[in-house]
Amino acid sequence: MATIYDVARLAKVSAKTVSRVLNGDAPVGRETREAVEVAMAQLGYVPSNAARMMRSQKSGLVGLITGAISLPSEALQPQGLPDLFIVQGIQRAMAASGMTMMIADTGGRLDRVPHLIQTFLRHRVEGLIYVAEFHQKVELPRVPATTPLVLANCFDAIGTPAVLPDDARGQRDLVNRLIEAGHRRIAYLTLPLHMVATTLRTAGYAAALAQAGLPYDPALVDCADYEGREDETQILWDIIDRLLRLPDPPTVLCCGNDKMALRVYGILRSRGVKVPDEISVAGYDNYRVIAETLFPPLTTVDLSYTAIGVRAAQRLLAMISESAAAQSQEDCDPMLVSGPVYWRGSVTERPASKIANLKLVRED
Amino acid sequence: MATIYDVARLAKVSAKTVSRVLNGDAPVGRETREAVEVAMAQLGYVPSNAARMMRSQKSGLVGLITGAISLPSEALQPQGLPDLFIVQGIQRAMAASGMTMMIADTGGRLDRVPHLIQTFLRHRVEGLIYVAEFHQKVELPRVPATTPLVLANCFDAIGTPAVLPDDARGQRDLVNRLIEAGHRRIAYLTLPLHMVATTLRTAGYAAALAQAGLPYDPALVDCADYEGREDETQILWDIIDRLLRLPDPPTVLCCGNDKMALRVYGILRSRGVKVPDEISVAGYDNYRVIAETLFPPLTTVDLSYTAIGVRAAQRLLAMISESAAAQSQEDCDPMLVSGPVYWRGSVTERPASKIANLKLVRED
DNA sequence: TTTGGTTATGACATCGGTGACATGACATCG
DNA sequence: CGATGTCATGTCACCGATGTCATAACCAAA
Repeated sequence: MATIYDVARLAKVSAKTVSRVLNGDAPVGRETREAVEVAMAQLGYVPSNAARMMRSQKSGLVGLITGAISLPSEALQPQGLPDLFIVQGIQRAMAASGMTMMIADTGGRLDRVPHLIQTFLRHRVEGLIYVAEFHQKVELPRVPATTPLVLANCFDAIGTPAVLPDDARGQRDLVNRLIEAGHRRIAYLTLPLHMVATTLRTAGYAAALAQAGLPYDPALVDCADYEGREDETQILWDIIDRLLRLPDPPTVLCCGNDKMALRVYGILRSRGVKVPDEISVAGYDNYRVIAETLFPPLTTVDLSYTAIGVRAAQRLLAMISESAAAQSQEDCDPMLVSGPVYWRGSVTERPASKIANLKLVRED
Repeated sequence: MATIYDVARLAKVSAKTVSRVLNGDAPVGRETREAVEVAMAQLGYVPSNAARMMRSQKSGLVGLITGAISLPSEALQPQGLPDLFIVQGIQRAMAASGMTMMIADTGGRLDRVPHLIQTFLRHRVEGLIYVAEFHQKVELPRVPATTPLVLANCFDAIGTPAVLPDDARGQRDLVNRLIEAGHRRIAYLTLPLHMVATTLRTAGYAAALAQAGLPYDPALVDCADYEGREDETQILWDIIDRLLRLPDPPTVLCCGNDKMALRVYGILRSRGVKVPDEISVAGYDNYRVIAETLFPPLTTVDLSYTAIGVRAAQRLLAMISESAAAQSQEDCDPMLVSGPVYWRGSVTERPASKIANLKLVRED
């Protein structure tokens, strides 16, 4: 591959002059510049980043670590493919800033993370982002303080800057909207209880009820996702059966995610219960392949993973550029990202039960 | 950041000796080695890839270009998120070989590809992979012959090495299996006609029928996906309506992909047609979030995008290592990858119509 | 005319590693 | 016992850019 010296020789100038043409950091005579440009084109010259980097000590690289890429949609992925969307957002923001992204994945093995970080450091990345596949607490090996790190979709105990989905607010917004639409008996089928998202969303659900002065009825809340188990559909079936037999049954089923809602559709229809005429269904994630394709389309909360990625990237870029200045205090607060409620046909504005507040009915 | 000289000074040896400890490419005395290791640990030394690369001329990098990351699941993505799975496969294979992957995406704009390639060349990537979001023909700018290029999920006019899904075979295998299960009237709802996959799969469908001596009935084949249009569901509804009213209606609906199958489920159930008791449904892609979650679970063909990625990566690695040797001729044939048929509950083995060949019935 | 400033260009050192080669101390072999 | 080989280590140049400084030509101001 041609070097800057080859170009210099062909253009009959010094290497330094070629460098000046490349970077435009000092005046170069018209004719000289043209001669250099011709020579570069003729040789197909591409400058070497490695060489440039040695002098300038700037790599223009950021490293991204994730399980997103290599962890297939196997078992442990209750929420679909969120991390891929986050990666997408990060990539978009990074590309816009001129950084090149290096990606590595853990292959599901967290013990490989130190090695991956090491690889990135060898390339002198200017920053690192770690993306988790679902909202969780993580524990990463220490990275040198000179290399900024941002966590996306996860957080740690030592206050590393993080960008997280605002699960509490998302669920609260959704339930608020359901209440506005006249629903009073709102069931909530949660994701596994150990998940951070479940805790937060359940809090959001409760907050919305409280705010509207509605009682929190434990009979309406149940965990409907036990990951590994084979009889998932059966569990869900039983829960729905129980809910429908309640003396005062729910008018809407809030599902832990869109995937669960998809299951619920199947079960309800097998039982001959019409959505949304007889019961409404809502999801979470705005997993569009499901939410928009279902019939009727699913009301859900947009988790805007892409936005999480964009924010994480922006935060990292900010840290890189102000690396000299001391990190401001707020840098240690996790940044919360929330998305809008998507109101679609799966929830009726006129719940099929005795509604106290009649004026809420018949709004559309 | 500490350099090899810092380590050398601290360990009281020459830089070259430190280099030897790092690479293990020449014998080093026990005590010396230990002293060096202590010094490295003490300084938190991380060797610079840029410097190493300058001498060795090996970057250990491969570049990946795709629209996968930044192109959201917006409109133009008829098949879900295949490219992300391909990327996943590539990453897995690359990581196993010790290569570091750089990712860049087109942001949907093909005109950015030359610039991205340029960026990669500056980093002296040892190979490039281009991943398309669906099986298609592409036209890429020329890359220097010294940098091998592999196309994944796409092909070009000049015979660049490619890895493609074997659409014809996948559809043929599925239809074969349906015929084995006793189905004789097999409807096929295709993806948009301009897609490569549609042409190939329709050929596969026809081939399976021909092989079984069944007639190809044009009334059973229809394009059911007109992308941009708003009334997608309506179109699908009308087609299904027409099919069900045929004097000799189909016993199974083969859908262009799992997403379409999801729609079909909704429509059939709205019409009170039971799946699979009254009509069977099959998809394509094995898009697990849909196929496994639907009720009943969907029979479909695994497109094994991950395998396409793995193969593409392996092919590239082979090209990199044998770069000296002339490329063998077969390198110019696209490599076809196919996945198995996943037989699930959405297709009955005992189609609800007059079946000629009774011995095929009641096999399970 | 001398001084000072701008433009255009080159010489050379340098970034942080590694390859080529040299050296000295021992061990082995014929 | 000298020739040869292996081990352990060091010296020095070099990879391909760019930063620093020098130089030469030219023009304007003093």
